[in-house]
Amino acid sequence: MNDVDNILDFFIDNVKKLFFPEEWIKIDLKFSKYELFTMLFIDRKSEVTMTELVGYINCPMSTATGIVDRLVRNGYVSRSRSETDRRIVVIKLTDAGCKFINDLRDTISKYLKIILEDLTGEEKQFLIGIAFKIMNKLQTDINIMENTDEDKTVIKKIDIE
Amino acid sequence: MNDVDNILDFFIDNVKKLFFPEEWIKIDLKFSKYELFTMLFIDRKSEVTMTELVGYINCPMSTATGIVDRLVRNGYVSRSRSETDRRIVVIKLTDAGCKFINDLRDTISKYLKIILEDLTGEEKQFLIGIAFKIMNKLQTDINIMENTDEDKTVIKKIDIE
DNA sequence: ATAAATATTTCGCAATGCGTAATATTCGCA
DNA sequence: TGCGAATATTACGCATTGCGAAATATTTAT
Repeated sequence: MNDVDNILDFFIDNVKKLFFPEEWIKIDLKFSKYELFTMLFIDRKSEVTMTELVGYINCPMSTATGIVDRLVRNGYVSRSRSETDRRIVVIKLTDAGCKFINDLRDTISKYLKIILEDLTGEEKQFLIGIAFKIMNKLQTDINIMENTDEDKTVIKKIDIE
Repeated sequence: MNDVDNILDFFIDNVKKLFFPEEWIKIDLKFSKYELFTMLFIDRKSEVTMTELVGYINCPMSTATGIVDRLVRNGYVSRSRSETDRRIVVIKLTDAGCKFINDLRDTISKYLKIILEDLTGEEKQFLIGIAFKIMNKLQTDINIMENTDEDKTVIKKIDIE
């Protein structure tokens, strides 16, 4: 109970670092979160259809079109029609897109190394063990929660004028 | 080296959960990141000036005005002039604002409990120890890096038309 | 051959973030 | 005390992003 509160406070105090990385990492991100995760997804899959993209970033198709429009316009993503089915658009990372993702990975990796350099090999293994344990937990119990029609915390903007 | 890559992949695979919480948490967030961190900041400090807010979320003052405008309009934040110095605007959370933050903390806490319930006491202590170790690390080594005029990863949108 | 289904784009709009200019108040100095 | 400089914040105009509805092109089913 008290441990959870401590961890919650720590989480809230530090999660800001993820949302505002420019404040502590030497990195200048000019992409929206949708654009960023789009490129990460393409990097992982190599070739992605718009429908797959929508399934991954979970936004309307028209939004996905806008996202890809911008990435194509700025040279990070290329777009072509599938020859198998001409309704399907295939999107890939350009050289510039690959470079951006590689640079991003290098930058994050650099900071991870600094963070981890004082840990012993045993501590690292332990940490990875905990990480995978948590990841498995996320895969299973959260899905169970989603399948029960539980009380839903709904926060909506209330226009008072 | 190989450990860092494993952790990097794990990080990239899972960081999406933070940026798209609605996909796995029963929570409907209608606030921009600036609005959210504004409320978290006010919650921690109770009373905040606009200048303090700008210092925390690190955005232009005009942007801060817009953010507070919206939060005030929607009833989560109140705004008043300091009697000591009438240039100064004091912003506080309303009852609705406090309720939102408390509900948010409860929700995150609920998920943290699920995530942590399978961890042994030793693992929890280790995780907390690592967390504080990392936090100290971030305070010191990152600051050292910032003070050296190192190679800066600058990613900018390139308009190709 | 045609209607239905599928994949994606276009269009119009609201909301958000930001640079510049403006406004109100306080401070410093002659 | 008065006035210019400094401070704190808002107003204004604009570019960008996300999204719902409609439109377009292609494929599938009958």
